[in-house]
Amino acid sequence: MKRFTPLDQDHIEPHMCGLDLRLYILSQLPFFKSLNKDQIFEINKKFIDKGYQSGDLIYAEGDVAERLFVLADGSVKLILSSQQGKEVLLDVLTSGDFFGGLFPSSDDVYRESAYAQTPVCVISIENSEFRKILQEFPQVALSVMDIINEHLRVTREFIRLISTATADQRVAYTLIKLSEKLGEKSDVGLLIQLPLSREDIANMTALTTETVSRIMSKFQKKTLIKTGRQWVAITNMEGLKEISSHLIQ
Amino acid sequence: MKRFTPLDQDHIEPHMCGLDLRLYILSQLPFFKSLNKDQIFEINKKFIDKGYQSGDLIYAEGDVAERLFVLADGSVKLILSSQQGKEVLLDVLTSGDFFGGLFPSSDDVYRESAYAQTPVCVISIENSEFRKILQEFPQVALSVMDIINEHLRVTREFIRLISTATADQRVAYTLIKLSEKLGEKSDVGLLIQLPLSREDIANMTALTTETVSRIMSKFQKKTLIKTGRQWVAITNMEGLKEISSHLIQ
DNA sequence: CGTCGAATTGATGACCCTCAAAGTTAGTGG
DNA sequence: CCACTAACTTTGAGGGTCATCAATTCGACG
Repeated sequence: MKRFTPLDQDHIEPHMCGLDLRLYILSQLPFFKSLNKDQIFEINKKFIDKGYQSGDLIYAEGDVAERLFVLADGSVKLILSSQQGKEVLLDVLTSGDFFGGLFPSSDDVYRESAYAQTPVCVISIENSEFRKILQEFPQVALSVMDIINEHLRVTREFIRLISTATADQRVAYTLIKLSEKLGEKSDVGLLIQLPLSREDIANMTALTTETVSRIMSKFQKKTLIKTGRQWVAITNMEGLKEISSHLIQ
Repeated sequence: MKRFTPLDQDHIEPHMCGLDLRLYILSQLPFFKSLNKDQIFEINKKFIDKGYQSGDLIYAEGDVAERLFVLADGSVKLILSSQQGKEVLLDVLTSGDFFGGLFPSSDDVYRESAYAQTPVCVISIENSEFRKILQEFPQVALSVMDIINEHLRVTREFIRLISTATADQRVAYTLIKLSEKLGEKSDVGLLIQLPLSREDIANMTALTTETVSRIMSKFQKKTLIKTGRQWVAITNMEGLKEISSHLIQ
């Protein structure tokens, strides 16, 4: 049986990563909601935009963290790498998420690497310029603080997961969380709109590709999910939640 | 051979948890550094102080998060509990650390539980009052944001640890990090100034008490550490770093 | 159709958990 | 002051879960 990937694979055209998209994204950002049109317009001048192809490195762990990025379109993954090739996938970002440098000191470095997971458009601003904005508009600073605080909460929840859960639970939980962020109804079920390999899931759950493959085959046999090369769709959310059980707060 | 605990076990006297300590702590807080004496004095009026005995619950995960706490004296542990009694020890706090509620909405809940690990004095302020301060003083908001961001970094580093490291490496790394925060030179070595059980360390490393016990016995045989009931001292830091190796950035 | 990376499947075994029991220490009350 | 108790710690035996290594199979794309 031949099955095509059900993912949308629209490619970003160069013209999509430009002034119009920049202004639109900036005006939609939750932490700029308190600003008016003119203020956004002024801030926009400080941003530059840039496109990346799938797989491209946007910045590397250890580089001097000069810029703060905002994802305008596509998806980006944040990765910590250890020696011997082991990688930890910290987060998958979508449109509107910010990442990169947001440090008090200008000689600080990025703490993780960022890769384009699809073709993307990112806009970015100098770290010091962004901090000036935060100082000028306390409402913005508070919003950014709240977002980082929420990241901290999610990250701690993730520690609870890999500290206490079995492999089945980790995979089920991770698929549920991904579907909440990236899920789209489709004819194969609730499709996670992102090219996602077994290895990616393994790096998100502190498991190996082989183990993830075995678990997902099992889930598919139970008709909890439908899956193929680089894609997953959830067909029985209740069943998955039953497996991850208590871990959903 | 009888060996007494080498830990300082000064108890907080009730008089130590009062106005003087409150003003002193507030003026020393890194995120209030930008404020002058009068401003600190005004802010101080919004805070109340309270003492807790060792083991006391300060707040519980799920309670409505009405207050933000600042630890004035002693140490506090932050815990996530799962079903079947498994616990995750997220962090050990010391004087000057803040914890508890710092949320945009007033009906939010605490995301973890906080326990006094020693006799402690904490000062606290209403969540909404603290947010007013943040809005009034952007420098303070930026400092708080930076601190939370740093917490996020440390927490992600911790994920790298439990995702990729062996049991020996996890224990070695954890002891090193604890000694950086709580280490005091003593006649038994670099003593971690905190009552710390095998179970605590197990909950910090996603291991079991038995495994931690075995590892620490091994470390003691190698004269990397000296340890007893509820205390640990490092006698060979280089040896420990060698074990945790690459995990130290 | 051929190729390459992704995914699957199997066999083996290491590492750490579980369960159990004994040993140790600090604190308590007689 | 000492016996007693409860909690903490240690140690052992056995087993389970997941990692490792290796070999195919599958699927997308040129």
